[in-house]
Amino acid sequence: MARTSKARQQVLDAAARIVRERGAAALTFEELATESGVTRGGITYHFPTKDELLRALVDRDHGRWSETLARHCAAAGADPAGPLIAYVRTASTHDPEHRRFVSGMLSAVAHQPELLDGCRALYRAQLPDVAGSEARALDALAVMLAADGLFWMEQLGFLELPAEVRERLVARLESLARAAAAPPSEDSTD
Amino acid sequence: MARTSKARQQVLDAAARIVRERGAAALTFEELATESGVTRGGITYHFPTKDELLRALVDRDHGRWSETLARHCAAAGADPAGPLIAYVRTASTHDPEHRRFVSGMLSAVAHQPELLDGCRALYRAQLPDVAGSEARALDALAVMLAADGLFWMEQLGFLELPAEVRERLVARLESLARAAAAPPSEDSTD
DNA sequence: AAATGGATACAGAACGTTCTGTACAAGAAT
DNA sequence: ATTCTTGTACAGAACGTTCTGTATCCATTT
Repeated sequence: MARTSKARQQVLDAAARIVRERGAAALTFEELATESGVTRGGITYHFPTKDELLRALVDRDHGRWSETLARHCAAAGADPAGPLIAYVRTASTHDPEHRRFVSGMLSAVAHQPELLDGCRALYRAQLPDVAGSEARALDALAVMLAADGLFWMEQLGFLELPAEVRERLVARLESLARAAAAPPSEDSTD
Repeated sequence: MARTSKARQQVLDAAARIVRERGAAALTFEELATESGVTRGGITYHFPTKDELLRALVDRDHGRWSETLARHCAAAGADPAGPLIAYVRTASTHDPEHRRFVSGMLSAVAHQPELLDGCRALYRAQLPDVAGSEARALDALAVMLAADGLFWMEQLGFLELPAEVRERLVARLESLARAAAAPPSEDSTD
């Protein structure tokens, strides 16, 4: 089963396009055939079952997300708050198309949660160590969650910020990230 | 069309149960018939189309959520950070069943976003005024978003905190909410 | 008061469509 | 010529909707 077949790439590209433009419900084999130019026979040859198609889609996007995060991490250099800021920047990237894709994929694989295990591992690797419940660790976690919340609330159409306000919010989150990563001053609450 | 019919209530209850226990994909008329005890004819009498069923489900839950939020608001009294803390408490309430219901409904109505307009209005009414991009307003928004992020990341299985850490996180969010609502001290960043 | 007509509320079966998975034949490539 | 790839057709199942039938209740009429 050639991993680099041209038809296979076309199918994956078309699948991603369908998901982000028309949602996961529109991702049927027939739509996929007309959209990709590959016939159903070719599609089922490369992806015998729909699960495998979804798996390949998740893997592809997981890989890209991981690369983006790594790029932002590298750009942050040795900044102690680097990883957290990189996460904020990655998650808050204002890309409605990609957001729709992520949201569509999540509802597509809602009944096969194990497909997201790789993504979960990647996410958890970004989490600060909150075992001790130090205030600064909790703040770092809160910043991560705020970035996640921004992503989802915008995706759901619940939040629509003017561009400049949005930029200031992200900047504020980065500032909070830096504060949470600052050298311990031991003046935490309780 | 009686709004208070017994069969109608049974159908709605069964629908909510199905969505939160088995997801939106399991919400079919047949499953609904066996689960509610009302036959398909009775179901289609009260809900001629599936859209209307979903609309009724959203309305019902929207009403309940609104009530919960109002209760938390009332409990917060005249606290200047009251509404924000009430939102944090409402959103961060650890109720996996209701979370699954919300998540399932969102994927069920993914293709009729207008069904959520009521929920959007309710959400936006909770938003702090960020028009001026003051640091404190941005902090208040960040707290809201962190509560939202907590909700979604837990729902997606990406985040699983030990109970005591989770409690401290929520407490920390409330503390940040209070700080964001504190009388202006004009020592903000930039 | 009894009878009647119609609207309301529900039951049960069936239809047409859509989707996934599979089978099989034909063409291209090595 | 054998293997890889694609095209076509179909089976089986599931889903939303529609259709017809039936029982119950209330208002009106006689």
